Amino acid sequence: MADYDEPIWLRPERAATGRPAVRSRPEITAAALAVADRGGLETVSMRNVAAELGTGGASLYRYVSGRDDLLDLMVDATAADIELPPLTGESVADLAAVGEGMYAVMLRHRWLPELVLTRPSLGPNAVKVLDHVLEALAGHPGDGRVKLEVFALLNAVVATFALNERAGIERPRQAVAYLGHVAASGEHPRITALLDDLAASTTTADDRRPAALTRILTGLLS
Amino acid sequence: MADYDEPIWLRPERAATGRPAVRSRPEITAAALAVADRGGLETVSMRNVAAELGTGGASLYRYVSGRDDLLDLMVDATAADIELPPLTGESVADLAAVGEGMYAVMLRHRWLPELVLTRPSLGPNAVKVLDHVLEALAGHPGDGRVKLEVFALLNAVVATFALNERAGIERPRQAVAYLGHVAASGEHPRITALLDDLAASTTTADDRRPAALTRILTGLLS
DNA sequence: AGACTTCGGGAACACCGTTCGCAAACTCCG
DNA sequence: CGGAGTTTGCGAACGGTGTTCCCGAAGTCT
Repeated sequence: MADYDEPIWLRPERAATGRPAVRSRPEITAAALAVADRGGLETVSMRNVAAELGTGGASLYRYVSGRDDLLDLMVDATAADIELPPLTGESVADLAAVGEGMYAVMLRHRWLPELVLTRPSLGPNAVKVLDHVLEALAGHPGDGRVKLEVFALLNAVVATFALNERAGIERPRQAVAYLGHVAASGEHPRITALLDDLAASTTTADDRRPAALTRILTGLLS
Repeated sequence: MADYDEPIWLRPERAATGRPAVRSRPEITAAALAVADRGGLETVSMRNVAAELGTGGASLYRYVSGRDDLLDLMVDATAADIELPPLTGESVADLAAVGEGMYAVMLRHRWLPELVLTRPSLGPNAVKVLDHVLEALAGHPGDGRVKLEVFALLNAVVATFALNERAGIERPRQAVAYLGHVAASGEHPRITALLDDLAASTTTADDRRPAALTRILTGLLS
């Protein structure tokens, strides 16, 4: 009889009457974060999170209507850690700063980019970030749809950077091995040249991100 | 004893000796595509795909080393359908055209954006697209890393558009219900204004995508 | 024709999300 | 103070998942 089509943020956390709950929603969120940080997203199972709390697996369903709710809680919890520096009046710089704040959080939680990319959700903490972004865009012409679009793309682009940084570490031999094979075959000379170019470059891709983000935002707001 | 760290594209499809295989890798890929198109990504299980082929579930492991391989095959199969129009010499326009081709394919396979975003992989068909993109970028200064970055971001941005179009249909009440609550609470006046603005706008977001894509690419290449 | 190798797939294992049902624990009211 | 009412904790179970094992069948090669 619960309100299943309402987001978790609108469902009351505890009942006023009856046996009081031992744990709280933030406690469960923290346990899920701990499991994810330790073993990755795929280890965030109901039973694992419950074990982290020292409870039985079925108890979680008293706090959360399913695994999806748990993931929403996790994402929004990380949004609280995004640093929102004071605005300077320069929209692009201010948005880029938010993006860097998101990136920093995503580095701390390597499972986060995947979640941000595939299940856009807005909880109370994410709303605060959105509000900040809207303030940065206050002087910008364009209706609400444009601004919402800027917010969504900022999220997605930053998550893509974070994900690729991770992929560069974890999926190295797979992609590079095949690209190397393609290059060696000579059928795609442009890709052969690309790999040569990559081998020759020395600097890391990390310091390219801020500039690229600024350019994307500049274009998007132009 | 198989070469597990090699990508599937480098593993031989069939053995030269022994009992010949009844099915082929493309046949299995087609079956997986059919299942995904019909029921979504989460219905692409080994047993479901096998059932689509009329075989036993364990047989698939003769063609594919696991579910991940299957997903890689699916993504690369769709890359073959991306239209690659002849180049005009205008980098931004040419890249935007590729992006629109990707978008068209993603509309045909609603499970594709999620896969593209979360597991970047390069198969033979994706390599052709990459080659085309490199050709479009031939006149552009910048080393290989920049061009690879452009390719990755083009993929991600287009997938984000495709995903959001889908989210706008499927996850409507959830997000809007909560945003409406936030707006009504009056604690975030900027979000209240945003929702008013959204309610007032009439045109669909669909015709905004090409222009936004062009602007992003322009900024990225500047 | 026999040795060899691969293929097909039933059975089983460990895990998953989720539901059910019930004892325990608490609040509220008479 | 005691019962009625309500919610919590959670063991057990259901159906589904990816994956591995194993073995008979079906080919190829010598």
